[in-house]
Amino acid sequence: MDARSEHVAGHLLAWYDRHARTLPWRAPPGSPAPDPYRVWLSEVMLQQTTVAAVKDYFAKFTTRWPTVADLAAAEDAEVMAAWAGLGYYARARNLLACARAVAESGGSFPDSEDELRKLPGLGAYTAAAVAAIAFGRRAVVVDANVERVVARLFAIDAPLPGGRTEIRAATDRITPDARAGDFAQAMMDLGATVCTTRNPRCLLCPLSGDCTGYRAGEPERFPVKAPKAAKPHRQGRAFWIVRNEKVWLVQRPGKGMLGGMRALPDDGWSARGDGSGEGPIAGPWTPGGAVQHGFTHFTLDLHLALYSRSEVVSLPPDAGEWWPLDRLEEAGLPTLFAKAARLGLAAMGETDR
DNA sequence: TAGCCGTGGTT
DNA sequence: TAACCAAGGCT
Repeated sequence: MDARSEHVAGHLLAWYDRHARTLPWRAPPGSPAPDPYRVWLSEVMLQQTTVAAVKDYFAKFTTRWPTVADLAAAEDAEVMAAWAGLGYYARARNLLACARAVAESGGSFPDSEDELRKLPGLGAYTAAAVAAIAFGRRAVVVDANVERVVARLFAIDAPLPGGRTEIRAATDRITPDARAGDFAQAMMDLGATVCTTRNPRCLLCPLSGDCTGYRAGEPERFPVKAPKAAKPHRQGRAFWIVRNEKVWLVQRPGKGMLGGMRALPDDGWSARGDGSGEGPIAGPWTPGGAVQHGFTHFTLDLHLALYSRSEVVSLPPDAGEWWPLDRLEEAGLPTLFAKAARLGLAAMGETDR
């Protein structure tokens, strides 16, 4: 390691010793590594997700399933419902697959980056993070925080995503052999609290003396990113069908949008286009209001259609289930449908059922 | 490789 | 308000 890199790593670790955030899944700086199960669970939950959003889910999961064996033994539907609201539901499917793979092979997580990388749901980032944080292995841990810190530190001009190769090489250069987990978490804390996307607090930064972007007076210019395409707007309908204080819910296909989650029946809207307007039965339907919901690649206006006859002619039993209205919270609806269900319940309140 | 996949907070 | 974006992975 060259002198500048050693300087950077030393300053950063000293800063972390004083300013590390206290988080439920984290051990204090310099202390023994935490339970790999908790490290892994937190890292998966934190993929593209803020610390604030994760905290309650982490507490819920670790209370309900204290070990990886407990999680491996859980029912699919239980875990999907517990994940409801956190988003990116493929993570929950992979979480279960990973827990079961680990349980099958003796109940312990592998302690090397290469072996971790083979588990479902662990990509380059997560495998490196778990290897470093849970097992003290030197690994090059690069998430969006690290990308930002490193791009500024070295004033890397190459726009993302292509510039990742150069950023990764630079991160490798400054990563020390010792305290690998602390170093990775220090970089992420720095990115989250000091080297922020907008309005970085360079005057508080332990690396400002080494930072090329700061010296040039334009740290916020980095990392350079390719422009993003505009999000299309889509229209869709969801259907609120109630009988005997129960509402008709379906389970979405295992893959794709909101895959594997319980949902209200809908008319087939997607990122590619509007829905057909057609529901699972013929109607008649009454307008029940609309909600707007933003997904990664499009914005959806979801209009709720209320079934307005007292008797449902027929619904195929294997296509869904009648779910008690007073236990709707337990259904684990993703946020889009939870919003729509609120509309449905409100409409019933207005008509006094 | 680039498109797909949620959600909620910030500006 | 609308755009941006956060401890990414999969195909």
